[in-house]
Amino acid sequence: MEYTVKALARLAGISPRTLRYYDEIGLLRPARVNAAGHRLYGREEVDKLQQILFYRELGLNLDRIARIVNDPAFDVLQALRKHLHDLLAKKRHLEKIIATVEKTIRAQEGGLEMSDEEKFAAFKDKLLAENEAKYGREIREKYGEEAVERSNRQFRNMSQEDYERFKNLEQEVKNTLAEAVKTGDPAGPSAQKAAALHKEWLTCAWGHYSPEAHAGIVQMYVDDPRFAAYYDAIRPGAAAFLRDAVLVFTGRKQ
Amino acid sequence: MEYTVKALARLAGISPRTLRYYDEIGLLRPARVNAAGHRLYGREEVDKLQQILFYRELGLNLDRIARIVNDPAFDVLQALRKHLHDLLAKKRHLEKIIATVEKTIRAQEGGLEMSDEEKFAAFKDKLLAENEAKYGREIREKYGEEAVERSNRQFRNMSQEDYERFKNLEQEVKNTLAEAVKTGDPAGPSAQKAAALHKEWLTCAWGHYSPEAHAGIVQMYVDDPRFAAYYDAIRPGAAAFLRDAVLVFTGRKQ
DNA sequence: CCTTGACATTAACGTAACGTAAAGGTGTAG
DNA sequence: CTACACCTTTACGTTACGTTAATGTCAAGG
Repeated sequence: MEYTVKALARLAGISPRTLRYYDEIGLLRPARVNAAGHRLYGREEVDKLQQILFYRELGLNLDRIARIVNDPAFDVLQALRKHLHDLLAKKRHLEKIIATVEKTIRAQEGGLEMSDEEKFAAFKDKLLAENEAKYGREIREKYGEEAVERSNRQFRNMSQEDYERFKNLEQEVKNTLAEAVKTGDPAGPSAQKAAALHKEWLTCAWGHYSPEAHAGIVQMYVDDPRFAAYYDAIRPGAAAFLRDAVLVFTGRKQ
Repeated sequence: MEYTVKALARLAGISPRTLRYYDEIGLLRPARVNAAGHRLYGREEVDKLQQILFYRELGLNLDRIARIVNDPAFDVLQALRKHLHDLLAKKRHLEKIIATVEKTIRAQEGGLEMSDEEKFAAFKDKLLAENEAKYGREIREKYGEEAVERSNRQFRNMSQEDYERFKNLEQEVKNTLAEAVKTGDPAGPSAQKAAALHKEWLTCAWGHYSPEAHAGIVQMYVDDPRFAAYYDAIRPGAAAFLRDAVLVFTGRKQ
């Protein structure tokens, strides 16, 4: 009733290497080692291995399994509940990306060769989603629930021409802003032109416009490191400069 | 409009290390490197990174992503379809183990402290499932569809006393078989006692008995390396010996 | 007695996609 | 002139083993 590594491995449907590894990390030590240095496993070890493989099958990592099978005081139930929670999160995530992949496939099959722009939009969408995960509550509180939703819908439904216009506007904003920052005056004519172009761009992106939202979003450009990086790459301080220009443009500052 | 690693990383919501890694593996090279050896990225690289992150989000590995974004002739559609197939398989697997975890949790919550025996049963179940994956068609062809199902049900529904009896019988079979093998005679009295005990054990496990199935299963003990390992651990050649003994027992051999 | 073959052992690198120091160069603002 | 904030490369750690490589042990057969 003693098993060598190979025998136990075959019995359990795993590899001898796995058993040596489990010995190495202290997860399952052999009952004894004979004179030749060979590992020998007995009844107890077989049972323990069965437990180990059971939990392994459930997707728990070896660290947690070790605590479960070696420490009788360990709260298995809690560990399982946490594990279940992780698994459900994983499942939701999987379902999301499955939907996206299906959408992507349909788009390509539809002959309309998902354009880079659409990929870009999808990515932006994802960025917004990420952003929401981080700043979600703030943003939704500040700009309102459906503002965010509308923005996403608008973005996705944008036509090719709209998108071209949108991209050109973006470039114009950048160029004008780059010049304006040099003047150092947020109330000056080039700064105000940049603010006006930004309003156009915003309207194009959101499908509507309000001075409050405009003032709000440029503040976010300063607060959110990602947007800050984007604008500050044009020229250091550009994000803050644009905010000041827009505050003047919307009449919130002298 | 040029980004350093940090700026681009912030823009994309990833780490500078990731960008250096992508450079290292040739996935995304910077537009140029300045005199100080600093990486600088331009418009093109930003766009490409967006594509990369889009596909990364879908769960594709960097290898495939590299082929998608660098080789315009690459069949993206096919890659996505294969990916979708993998994802669906993953999802099914996830759902299975979620169900098992939930069952395990309920069992523990029910106060009935899922006994080692139940774990053992669950594991056996899993073993049978694995076995079926490998030898499924053969087994089902040989022993019939519902025989397999009934076996599983029977196994799971076994009471604690049944289980004790089952385990004792298992031990008796082993002991008797160990003695019998020494005699070398499959038709001898101890070999026939082993065969009879094995019949008891089998009846207990399956909830029914037939000589054909009995003869069939001992043949499987010889053919399937896992069962072979289990019986041969008692004594080398025990699997084949048991088969011969059962063939005599069931009247299939002299 | 020696070989063969089938087992066993340890050591050590490889995997994917980065995180995380460590050690050092560069550039600019005070 | 010195902080400080960047940048660089090198290299080890992560998970759960797979895969050689080099070597040791044991029973059977010539």
